[in-house]
Amino acid sequence: MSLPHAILTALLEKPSSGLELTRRFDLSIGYFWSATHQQIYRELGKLERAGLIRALPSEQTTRGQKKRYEVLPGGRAELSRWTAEGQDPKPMRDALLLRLRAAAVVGTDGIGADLRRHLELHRDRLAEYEEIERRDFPPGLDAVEDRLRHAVLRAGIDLETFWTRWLARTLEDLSGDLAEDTADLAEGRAES
Amino acid sequence: MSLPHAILTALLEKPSSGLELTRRFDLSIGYFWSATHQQIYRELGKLERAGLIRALPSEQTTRGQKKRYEVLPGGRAELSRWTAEGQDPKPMRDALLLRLRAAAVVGTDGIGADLRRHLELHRDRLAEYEEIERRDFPPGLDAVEDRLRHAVLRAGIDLETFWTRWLARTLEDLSGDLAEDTADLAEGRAES
DNA sequence: CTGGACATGTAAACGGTTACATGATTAT
DNA sequence: ATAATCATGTAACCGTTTACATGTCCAG
Repeated sequence: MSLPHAILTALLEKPSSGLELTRRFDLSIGYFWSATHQQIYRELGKLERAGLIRALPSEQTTRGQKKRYEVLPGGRAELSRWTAEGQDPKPMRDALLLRLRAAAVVGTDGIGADLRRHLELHRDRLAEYEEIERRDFPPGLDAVEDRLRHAVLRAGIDLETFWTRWLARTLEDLSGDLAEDTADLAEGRAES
Repeated sequence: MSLPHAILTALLEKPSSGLELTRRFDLSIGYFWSATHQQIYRELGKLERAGLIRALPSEQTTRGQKKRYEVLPGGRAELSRWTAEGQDPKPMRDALLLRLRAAAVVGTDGIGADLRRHLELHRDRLAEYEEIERRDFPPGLDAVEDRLRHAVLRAGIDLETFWTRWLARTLEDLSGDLAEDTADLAEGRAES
């Protein structure tokens, strides 16, 4: 159960409305904890009922109108509690690895194209992270908070680096076995 | 929707009962797609009703008795279809990174201990994978299926390598800021 | 005053998790 | 006989996903 704590963190960084939170999740927090707007609205409701956050007094309450939330002392305490408490890492789930394993049984059709697609996506994501690092983390930033945020970003960078390297190597490794690709190409040419 | 395909792959590798599948998920497939026995029984029921697998004719049907399944042609076709079709990678979800980000707002209490715990777990997992590589992938294995399975294992090894390195570096990086650890130690000594 | 973007919300379906129930098999 | 273990299954709950509904605000 981490979504409420992701929201509390985001709200402590800056009081926001539901949609604003959704956008911020798409940009930064969502890089390692994604959420849709429905999840966020539902959770905001729960957090408010639990007395951990409240709508800023000035905001209206009717549907369709902006409602900005801020964290109450109880919410900060709950986030502290959760942050300090250890949690076991959840087992990973990666459909691409599963597909590779299935391909060992039913054949590699389509695998090459998908590996290349993933490689591109991870390269783009990596470039994006490196840009953020250049922009937001100039050398000489020493505060603990900066070091923590930088460590998180570095995890993203290292992870994407791992994926791009592994995908490139795997493509090379299987290059001889993925004959379907040139076949696709020839077919595409013939049809166009 | 990958669980049914994980099960089809496992059953093609070897016809099995529900519990046997559960154990095999704990050992190998579960390294990148975990599942509990309840998920597996429910999914076996669905797959059987859909005509993609069937219980081996010899097996009994009463409760509490072993029931071994095999994949039918339709099941193999469905797995082929799913394997060939591309899928977007799901956004990652990592609670540890979320906690680090929360720690930047509410303080680093407890973070050091948890980082060390994760480091140990990932080191163990890495050693386990390297042992499997030594045992199951001697040099000179050339069949496509071996190369595919080896690529999957290598992804696991590289991922755990990434985590151990990142955790070690992050601990070093924050060593000055995680004063709570020595405090914990002193407290522990005083109380014992 | 209308259409489009913004903003919040409801509902249903699905998958994963946890707790528990029940039957069969085996060793003592 | 009985307890432990193996094996299958039911049920309730929770979080996530998807589709849709509704209201507000602003530009043309």
